[in-house]
Amino acid sequence: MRMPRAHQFGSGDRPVTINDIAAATGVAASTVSRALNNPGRVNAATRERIEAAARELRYVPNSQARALSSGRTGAIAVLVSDVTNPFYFGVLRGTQMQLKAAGYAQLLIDTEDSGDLEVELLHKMRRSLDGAILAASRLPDRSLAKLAEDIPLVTINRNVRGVPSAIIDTPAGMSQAAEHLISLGHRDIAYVSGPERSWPNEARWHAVRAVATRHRLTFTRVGPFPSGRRSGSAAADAVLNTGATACIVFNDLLAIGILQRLREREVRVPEDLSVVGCDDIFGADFCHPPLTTLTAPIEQAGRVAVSMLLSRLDPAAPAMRQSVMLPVHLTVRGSTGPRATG
Amino acid sequence: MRMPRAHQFGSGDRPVTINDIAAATGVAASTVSRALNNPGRVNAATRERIEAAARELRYVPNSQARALSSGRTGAIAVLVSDVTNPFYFGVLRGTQMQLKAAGYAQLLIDTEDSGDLEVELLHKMRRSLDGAILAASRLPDRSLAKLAEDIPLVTINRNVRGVPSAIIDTPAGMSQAAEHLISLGHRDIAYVSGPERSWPNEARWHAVRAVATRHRLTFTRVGPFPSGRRSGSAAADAVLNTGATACIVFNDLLAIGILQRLREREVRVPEDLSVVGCDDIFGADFCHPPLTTLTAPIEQAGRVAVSMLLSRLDPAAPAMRQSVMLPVHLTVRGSTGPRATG
DNA sequence: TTTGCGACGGCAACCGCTTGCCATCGTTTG
DNA sequence: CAAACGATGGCAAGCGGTTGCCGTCGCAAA
Repeated sequence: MRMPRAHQFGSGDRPVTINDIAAATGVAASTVSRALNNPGRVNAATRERIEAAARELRYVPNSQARALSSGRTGAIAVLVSDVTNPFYFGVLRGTQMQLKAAGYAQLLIDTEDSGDLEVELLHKMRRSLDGAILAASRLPDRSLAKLAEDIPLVTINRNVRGVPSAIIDTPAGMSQAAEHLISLGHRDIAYVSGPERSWPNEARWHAVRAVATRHRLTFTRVGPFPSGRRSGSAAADAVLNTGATACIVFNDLLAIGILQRLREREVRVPEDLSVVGCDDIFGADFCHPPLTTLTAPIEQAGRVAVSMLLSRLDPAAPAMRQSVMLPVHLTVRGSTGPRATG
Repeated sequence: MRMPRAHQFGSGDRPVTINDIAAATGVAASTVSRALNNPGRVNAATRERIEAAARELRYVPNSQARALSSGRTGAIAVLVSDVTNPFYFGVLRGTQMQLKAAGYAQLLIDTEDSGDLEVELLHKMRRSLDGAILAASRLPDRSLAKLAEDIPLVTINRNVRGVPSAIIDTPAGMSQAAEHLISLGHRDIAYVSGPERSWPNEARWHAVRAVATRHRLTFTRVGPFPSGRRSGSAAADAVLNTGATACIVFNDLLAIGILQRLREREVRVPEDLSVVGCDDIFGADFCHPPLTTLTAPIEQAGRVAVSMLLSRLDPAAPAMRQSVMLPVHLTVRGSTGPRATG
C-alpha cells in the first residue's frame, strides 16, 4: 500500500482525493466512492480497507465535486427577512443545531424584507442548494407554490397549499391574550399591525377580531407598521389616539419599541395602558416593565422545519405531515394589569 | 441563433449552461467563459452578443462547477461561538451586507464555544470556502496562525501575529468606564470575567487593571463566568461578596443577567451597586435600569472584517493593513450612579 | 513584400466525484 | 450439468466550468 503522506495543516500539499485512496488500496476510484457512500454495494472487507485508508489519509470529500456530479450540495439556505430581528435568533439556533447534526451546511440569507430579492437570490442559488427554509417569506402564495416546485422548500409561519410548513400557532394564543385583557376589565383594545404583507400579521389580526366578536366587543386596528423597534414611536402614538386601555402588538420587537415611547411620553404601563406582545423574544423578559407575551417555541420551529425538509430530501423517508402546528402559551409579566377605573 | 427556450420556474427543464450560450451564439464554450469572467480577453462585440444571449437565456452560473475547476467557491464562512449571543447579530448584519454586495454567500457556523469543533469544521469545509471570519475564536495563537496558512482568515476581536483582524478597542474604552466610576466616587470596583479562554476578556481585564494601578486602587476580579445571561446569578452574587460598590462586566449579556439577579435580591442599581457593561448589544438600552456600557461598532467590525478578507482574496488588490482598530465610547445610562455615602 | 506581433477564439485537458453499464465469478436452481 | 443469478468491482462518460496552449488573421514595422 503506497501511502502518500497524510495531509497536515499548513503543509501546502495537494488535498487527498478518492484516487489517492484507490491507489493506496488497489481498487478503482469508483469502488472507493461506493464504499464511502453506498455501503452494501461493496464487499464488507474491501469497504473496511477503504475506510481505513480514508481515515489514515485524512480524506475529506470535496463537496463541490460531489455536488457537481450528484446534484446534492449538502447546503440548506435559511432565509430571514432581517437578520437583526431577534425572533430569528431562535429560528437560527434551531436550524443550526439540526442541520449540523445532519451534516448540512447552513447558508444564511437576508432577504431585506423584499419578495423580489427573495425570488432572485433563491433562483440564483437554486443549483447550490439542496433546499431552503423560508422563515418569513414575503412572497405571494402563487409565487411560493411555484418556487416550491423548483426547489424543496419548507416555510415557517406561512401556510401555502402544497408547501410543507412549521407554523407557530400564535393565532390560537390570541384568544388567551385577549381573554386575559378582557378579564382584567379592558374593553377598548387595539391591535397593532405589523408589516403589511406579513402572513402571520394577518392571521393574528383575524384571530384577535374573532375573539372580539365573540365577546361582542370591537377591537381597533392600527398600523401597519414595519416590524422593528423604531416603529414603536408611531405605533404607541397611534394606540394612544384610539383611546384604548390595552393593546396587543404584532410582535415583541414592536412592543418593546412601544414601551420605550410610552416611557418617553410618561404613559404608565400597565396602569394607563396594558401591552401584550407576541413571540417572547430575547429581551421580552427584561425590558421595563417585563412584557406579557405569547411565548412561541421559536427554536423548535427551526428544528421542526429542518426535519421536515430533510425527510423530504430523503427519498427513503416515510411520508410526513404537510404542516406542523406548534402551540404557544401566554406568559404574563408586568406589562398588563387591571384597567384603570376612572 | 438557435435559442433553447428560456428557463422558467417550475418548468422541469435542464438549467442553462455555457454550452447553451455557446451554441446560441456560435462560439466555443471557452469563449463564453472568458467573455463572462475575463472581459477584455475577448472582443467587445462578441462579448456583447454572448452577454445578450446569457441574459436572454437567463443563464445562472453553476457555482459548484466553477468552484471545482477554479478553486474559488464564492462562499465565506462566519464562525461565531454561539448564535444566540446578540453580539453576533451585529457582526452578522455587517458581514451579511458586505458579502452580499460582493456576491459572496455567507455560511454561518456555530462553534459552540469549542476550539476543537472550530478546527474540525474549518478543516472539513476548507475546500468549500474562499475564506473565513472568526468572530470569536477559542483557538490558541499557534493553531490560529497555522490555520491561517491554510485558508484565508480574518479575526474579529482577536489579535494574532500574521492574521489580519478587526479589533474593537474595548480595552481603550475601559479607562473611560473606570474613570466614570471613579469620578462617581467608587473606590471598590470589581471586574466580572467572561469565559476563560476569551481573548477580549483578558484584554479587558488587563486594561482595567492598568487603570486601577494608575489611580492607586485595587480592582477585584471575579469569575470566570461563561458568557450568557444564565451566569448572571452567580456573577452577581460573587460581586456582592467582594463588597464592591461598582462593577465592570465582561459583556452586556452577562451584565443584563447580573441586573436580573440583583433585582431578585433587591439590590438597587445604581444606588447599591453600579454596573457597566461592554458592547452595547440589543437590549442594553431597554433593560432595567438601562445599562451604562461601552458602545462598540459591532456591525462595522463585521463589515471591516469582510472587506479585509475580500481584498486579501483579490490578488490585484492593494496591500492592506494587517489590523484595524475600531474605537468604542462610553454610553452612560441608568445603571451607574454616585457611590452611596454611608 | 516579408516578418513580427498582438488580439481573438478554439481545442482539450482537467477539477474530484458519481453512476449506468458491463465483465467476472462463485453459487443456486431447474 | 447447464443456465440463471446475485454479489462485486472496473470502465468510462459525464457534471459545468476554467485555463494553458496553439492557430489564425490583420496590421504595423522593417
